[in-house]
Formats: sequence, structure tokens, C-alpha cells
Amino acid sequence: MDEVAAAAGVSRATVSRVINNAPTVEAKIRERVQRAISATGYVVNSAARTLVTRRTGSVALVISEPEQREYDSSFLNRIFTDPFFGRITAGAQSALRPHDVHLVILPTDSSDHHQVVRYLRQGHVDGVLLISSHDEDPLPEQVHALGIPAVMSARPAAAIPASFVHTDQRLGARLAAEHLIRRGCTRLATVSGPLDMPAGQERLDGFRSFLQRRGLADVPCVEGDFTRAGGEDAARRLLAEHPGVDGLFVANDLMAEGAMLVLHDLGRRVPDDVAVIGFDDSSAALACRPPLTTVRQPVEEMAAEMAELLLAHIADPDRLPRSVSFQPTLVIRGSA
Amino acid sequence: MDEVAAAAGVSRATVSRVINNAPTVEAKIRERVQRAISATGYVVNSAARTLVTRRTGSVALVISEPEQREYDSSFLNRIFTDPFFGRITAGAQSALRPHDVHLVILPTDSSDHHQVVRYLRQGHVDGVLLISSHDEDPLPEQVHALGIPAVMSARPAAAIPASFVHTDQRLGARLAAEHLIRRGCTRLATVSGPLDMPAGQERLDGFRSFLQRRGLADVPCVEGDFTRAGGEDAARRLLAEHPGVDGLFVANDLMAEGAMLVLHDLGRRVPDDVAVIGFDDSSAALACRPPLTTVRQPVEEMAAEMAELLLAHIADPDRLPRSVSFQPTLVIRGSA
DNA sequence: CTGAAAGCGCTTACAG
DNA sequence: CTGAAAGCGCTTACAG
Repeated sequence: MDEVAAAAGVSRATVSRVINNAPTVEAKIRERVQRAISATGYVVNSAARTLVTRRTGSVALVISEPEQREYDSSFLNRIFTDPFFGRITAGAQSALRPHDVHLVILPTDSSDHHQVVRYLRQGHVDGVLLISSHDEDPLPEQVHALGIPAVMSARPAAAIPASFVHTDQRLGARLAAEHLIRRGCTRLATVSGPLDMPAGQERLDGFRSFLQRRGLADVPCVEGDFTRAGGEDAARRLLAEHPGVDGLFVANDLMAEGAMLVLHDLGRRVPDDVAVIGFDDSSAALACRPPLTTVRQPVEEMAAEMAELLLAHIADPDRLPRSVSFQPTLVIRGSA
Repeated sequence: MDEVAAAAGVSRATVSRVINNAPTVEAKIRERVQRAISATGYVVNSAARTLVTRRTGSVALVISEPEQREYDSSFLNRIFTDPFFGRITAGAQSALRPHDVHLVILPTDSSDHHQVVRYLRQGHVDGVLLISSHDEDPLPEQVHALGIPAVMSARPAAAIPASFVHTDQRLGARLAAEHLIRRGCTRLATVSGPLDMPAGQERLDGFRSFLQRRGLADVPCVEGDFTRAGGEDAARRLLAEHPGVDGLFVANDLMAEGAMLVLHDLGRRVPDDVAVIGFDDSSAALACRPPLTTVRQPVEEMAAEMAELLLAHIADPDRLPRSVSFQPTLVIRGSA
């Protein structure tokens, strides 16, 4: 920087001003400095800048899962190949990129929370996007206690004031139930997500309570784990106990893909013998044969909105928390 | 830090020493400082530390693709939901995590290279893991010119000295060809990857040249793009022109999944009518019915090795470049 | 083994 | 509009 200042015949302060586009620099000097910058190939040192501005230009995307049996590459593998998390990452990146803000992705389980908290406290990032899917997860409160700008992926279980985005899961499940009824299915069943996850619980509630109002109580349910293999297992068990099922709601697309595979193995035709509806509208939906009818969540847009909210909180720390809600929609394809 | 020093009755230098586990601190003092740290809740400021140590504790994972029609969320979406890149990320993370090194993922196309280069020059990271899949990609050379520690995902096209990892793609393709022949297939064909990518070209070469030696010349080939939808298209075209095909090698699993879908639509039984072999052994292989026989690349292990190599280069900038090679293996499942 | 001091490379009131 | 100077919060020779 001294070199640039010398080459341009100005002070370091002025060099700094042109780098940061301060309006108070005379055009001629600005140009002279710019030439000196190109000539010397100078670039700012981001650590030095961060030290004084208190801004890093990075945010963390924390993906918090319940404790894993083994925190290893199989956990990381599941996270990084999950189409849902992939869409979140893509949505967040696309919103952040224009602002030149970078994303550090931190998958974590509860055995690992302290590492994440330490990382955040060390000031590596300006804020955090927190994807927490379990009721009992203490991380949202811990992050909130840190006082660092944060946006959550759903209403936090704890009563903390924080911005979050939201989809009406119950409404989504109801859309699925309505469609199955409309199709004339009479023996409905569902593969739910994990019932200790709000997303799992709410989709089941929404599905069941709509059917109950239509006089259909006690719809069979087997709990799955939101993975494809888990969906296969759950569907196999469900179909073994309830072979007559003709309409199946599966709480996410990955499990639905597994369920379709099982139906195929069992020689059941979809949708003629069994109509199937998934949830998410992820890429897995198009990998099914027939293509999967599913409840769409605009995941990319939600993640982008989380990023925008976070940027706003970083720019103005006194900004009041707000939540923004997205509507699920039914995407009708071949499976129901 | 002053606060901690005062509370422990020592200098800041000593506080720094205990934080960094310098061996030359008396046990009693060390303990006193540690208590003061817990009492005050002190954590280091990473920007200040980086400014003096020249270490950030982060590395970049740069995923360089050819120029996109639109650099937007659909590009990011493809990258972040691609099982191959997901495995790379997981493998790199799992190797880096024990060293407390963080990963910032930078998908980029050629319109965007200057941003990546600027980011790297600003010193945000200690090194870069570069996934570059195109022959003409100038990024490996640019990164090398920066003088920042880097490890490549394959032998760089340019003659630059750099560490890289490698799988023998030709051998992998040959494994597929051998297996198809052994099965008794006589009318072979292939869906290749993009032929401007070494991985696409080499798999095709390996497949064809083995067959040629067996007297099978001019095996039909349609070029695909490594996506599932691209695999569907390519398979459809191939089968329209060559309906008699009884053995199909598809250059990655995602395209193979698409090809299997097309075969299903066409009423062809797999493997009885057509045997199908993929490449990668990604999660897509298990989403096929029947499950996909495929050439396994140990992608996670390769990415972990890249990370280890990078860490070694960061620790010792004078270390000589080396390459480490992995063997592909055939994983036999139901499709062939 | 410990401390005083210099220095990492920036930005930003403050004065002019 | 520009510059001299202080200061961001650490680490690390250097001296003792």
C-alpha cells in the first residue's frame, strides 16, 4: 500500500479512500491512484481490513443435525449429497454473491456445537444462516446468545426474537391429502418424517387432520428418516401391514423415491394401484418413474430470502426481527 | 486480552502463549491464565491473529466449470445437488475438520474467474483445492501464477508443477467393457461425457480401445453432459438409432440413471435386454432399478487426499509437488 | 520462563 | 479534498 501511495504521490489514506470508493476524492487523483494500483498489482489484505472494519465479508451456513452415531464422512456425505441442503446452499449463494459475501458451510451435530460456537465467536463471519431441524436443538438459543446476526430456517422452538423464514407445512400436507381424495383414493397411508422434527410432525398433522375432518381417522403411518433408504424401509413395512393402500403421502421426495422403488419391486403400478405424493419438489422427483407428484417448497427462494434478511441485519444491527412466509403448492406429475 | 492478562496478573504475551500452547509456560501460570480466560469468556480475534501469522485457517474449494449461459441459481443448483461434487465436498471437509481448517466453496465459471482470483489474492484462504474439469480452463495456470498453495483434481493440461490426485479413467472404462463382453453382450454402445472434458474423453477412449483390440470397432457413441436429463436425451437418441443394443456403458451414474429411465419407458428389461454400466458409484447408482453396476471412483478418499496434500504444502511451501493415483474398481449390482 | 516493544496492513476521526 | 497519526488485537523476536 505504501508502494502504491508512493507511486501515486499521495498518502496511504487516499489510497484507502479510492479502494473503498469514498466519494471525497478528486477525479484526477483517483485516476492516478488507480493507475498506480494496476501498475503495482496491489490488492488489499483482508485480515487487516477486517481488523479495523469489523467486517469479514463472510457468513456461515450452519446445518445442525441431531447427534450422529459417528461424526465422519458418512454424515458429511449425507449432508452434502442431500438435494434439500443442496438447494439451500445454492439459494443462499445466489443471493450472497452479488454482494460479494462468501459462504462457509458448517455441518454440525450436537457433539460438535462448541466448535461451531467458538468459530462464530472468533469473528470469522459477520452473521449466520442457521438450518436447524430439531425441536430440542439448543443451537438456535446459543447462537442468539452470542449476539451475532442470525436468521433461522424455521420458527425457533425457544422463545427468542429472531428473523426466520417459514413454509406452512400443514397446508402442504393438506394439499396432498385433498389431491389423493379427489383422485378417488380411499385407503390412504403415509410415510412421515422423523416425529421429533417439526417438519416431520407438522406434515403428518396436516395430512391427518384434514382427513379426519373428512371422516377418515387413523390413517396408517410409518415413521421414516428423510433418506431414500429410510423411505424404502418405511414403505416396505407399511405395505406389509397394509397391502390394500391405494394412496400414499410420503413426507419428502427422497423417501418417496425409495417408496416408488419398493412399489416397483412389489409389482404395484403407480398411480393405478397406488397413487404417490411426495414433498419438496427436489430433483429426486424427476428421477422417479412415473415422475413424482409432489408438494413444492420454494427452497432456493427461501434460502435467498434468509440471506437477504441476514444481510439486512448485518447492515443494521438494530433492525427488528421479522419472519417471511412462503406458500407450498402442489406440482402434479405422473405418480398421482 | 488485556483484561485476561490483568485478571491473571501476567502480560499479554503470556496469555498469547497459553492460547497457542507454547511449551514454555510454567504450569501454574498456564492454569492461572486458563482460569482467567474462562472467567472473562475471552476468545481470540481471528483477524488480528491472521494479520500477524499470515494464516487464516481456511482453504477454498474452487469448482470451475465452463462458461454458463446464465450464472445464476440454476448453475449453483446443479453444482450443489450434483452427487459427485457433494462427495468431493464431504471428503475434503472430513479431512480438514480434524485440523480445524474451514472450507469456503467457490463455484465459478469463466465469466467469474477474476472474482475468484481476486478473492484468493486478498488472502482470505491459505490454499486452494481446485476442481477443474475442462481442458481449456485457464484457472489452474492463473492459480499457479498466484503462488498460493494449490492442489488440482487431475493432471493440469498446462505444464505447471502442481500436486494433483488422479484416477485412471481409461482403466475404469476398460473394466466396464470387459464385464459387458464377459456377460456375452455383442452389440455394445456408450453414452460418453462431454468430449472437451478429459474425464469424458478418457472414458470413451478406454472403452473403445479395449473393444477395438477385441475386434469390435466403431462402437456407437452419443455424447452426453453428465446430468441426468442429458443422459435421458442421449440414451433416447442412441436407442432410436441403434435399437439392437444389448450392452450400454454410460460415462457417469447420473446419466446412467437417466438412461435406465428411458429403457424403462421403452419397455426394455435391464439387464436381460440391455445390460447397463455406469461410472462413479455415486448415490444415484442405488436409486436405479435394478441397482446400477458401476465403476467406482473413491471420490471421498481422493478429495481427502487432496486436502492432506494441500495441508502439507501450506505447512511447507517448498515441498515438491507430487501426484497420487487411485484405482477404479468394478462394483457389480443388478444392471449388468 | 516472562515481559516490553515492535509490527502485521489496513481505516478513520481529526485537523488543516 | 488530503495527510499525519492513532488504533484495530494479536504474535514474536529480543532482552533479561
